Amino acid sequence: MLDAKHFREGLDETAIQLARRGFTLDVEMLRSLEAQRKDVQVRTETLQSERNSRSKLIGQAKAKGEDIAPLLAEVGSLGDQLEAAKAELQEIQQQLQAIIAGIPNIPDPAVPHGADETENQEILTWGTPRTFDFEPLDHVDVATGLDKGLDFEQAAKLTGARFVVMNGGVARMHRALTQFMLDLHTEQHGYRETYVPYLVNHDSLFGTGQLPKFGKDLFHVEGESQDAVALSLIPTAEVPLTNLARDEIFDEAELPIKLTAHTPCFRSEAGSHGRDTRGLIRQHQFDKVELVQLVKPEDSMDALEALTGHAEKVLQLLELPYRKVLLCTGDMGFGACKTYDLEVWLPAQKTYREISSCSNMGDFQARRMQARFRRKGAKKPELLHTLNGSGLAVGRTLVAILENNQQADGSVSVPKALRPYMGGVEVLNP
RNA sequence: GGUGAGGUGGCCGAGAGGCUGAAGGCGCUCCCCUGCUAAGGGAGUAUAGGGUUUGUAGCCCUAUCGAGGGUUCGAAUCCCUCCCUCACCGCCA
Repeated sequence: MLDAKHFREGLDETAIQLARRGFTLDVEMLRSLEAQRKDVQVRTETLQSERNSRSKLIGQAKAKGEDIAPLLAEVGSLGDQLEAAKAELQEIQQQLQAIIAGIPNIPDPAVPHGADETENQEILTWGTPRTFDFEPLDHVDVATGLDKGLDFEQAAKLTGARFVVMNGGVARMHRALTQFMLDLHTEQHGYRETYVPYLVNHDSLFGTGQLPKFGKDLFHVEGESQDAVALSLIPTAEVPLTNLARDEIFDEAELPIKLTAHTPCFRSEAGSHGRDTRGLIRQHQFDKVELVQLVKPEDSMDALEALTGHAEKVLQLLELPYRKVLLCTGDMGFGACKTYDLEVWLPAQKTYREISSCSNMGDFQARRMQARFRRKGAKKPELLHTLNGSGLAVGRTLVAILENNQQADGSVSVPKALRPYMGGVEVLNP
């Protein structure tokens, strides 16, 4: 959510900045709603003030044993007027709120202008895609050869499309990857390991920006009663981790706060029917190790570089070739002001595929969540900045290893860094 | 699942329709006193929104006592719904 200042002063400038990312701001609508809001709010608060002072007089008169009736008559229609004004104000504020809650973050000036992913900027490539002396299989075929390491038929029976059952060495490697990632981030990168709920309430989803706009991308759980709080499965650990800061005021000395968690993630993938239907790339349920940082505003851009580096380190230690891409304005997520994607090389697709997305949200989420800190000696709390990134998506990491490390005999070599987590196993054999 | 007790400021804890944005205490900040330390005296100490303003200063207004509704001229206080916490019982990984 943007600072309301953006809509009171400098509305045109805000519209220009949002247009960079392909968002059209209805300037006239906002301007007129703002004018109405101001007018009605002043009127409402004046009436309220009037009512308060008169009610006080009634109280005082009553205490002295005086006759209240004339005072009550004076109050007369005040209540009705107030009620009408309040209703009007609420109506306007709801309209304004609905619009403002749906406006994306303003891109950082360093973000290149562009309409979609074709205009993203490659920052670097790491490693060299291996040349195969045989035709590499895709991960589904590789894993199927490893004692049905991935079984989509069984998953379809149990649940449906876009789910998977893993078996044997592949399942173990999947588990090993999460342990490896968590240990790396906690022991080398200074993150605190955190375990969080996989179901969250709507306040949390609003806080990180999934609601109100992107509810169709989530799985919602039916409550016991209509009045009960509605819960949804997390689409990423970013939601619970970042919301830990909701309604909190931290001491400056507590920052930065760096958290990591391994969770499953659940996404409905509404709107991506037919895309990546084969294999593990796009599932309704997948595991991810998430990195979240809560920092002071002046530190957030450096923190983004560091956080992205932490995710890169995973790929480097696993010896997976990747490239780092700076997303253009048109390809960034709703709440981000700057985002790097990490894309891993997949030999079967002969292309780089996203395996991590690392974003600086600026104060966008913090404002929605009222996540703040207080500088030493300062009176007023300030919004902090939030960042998050995948470090990494576990399923896609597994895909990358299966494809990049496959050998002509159908076996898959286990990356050296992973072997301690696999009981020393060096190769997964058919 | 059952029964009971509760949710008030950074924390503890009063208040049970008007004089309460909220007593008292603790903590914290500043000042005074004080060989050091300890003790003592005084002042201050929530958040959000709005108006005014050159101003993140000041002043004024509004809201907030778990959340949302309701009753009332007026609600922390009364009524309803929900959420959460604690205790005991049952059940359970």
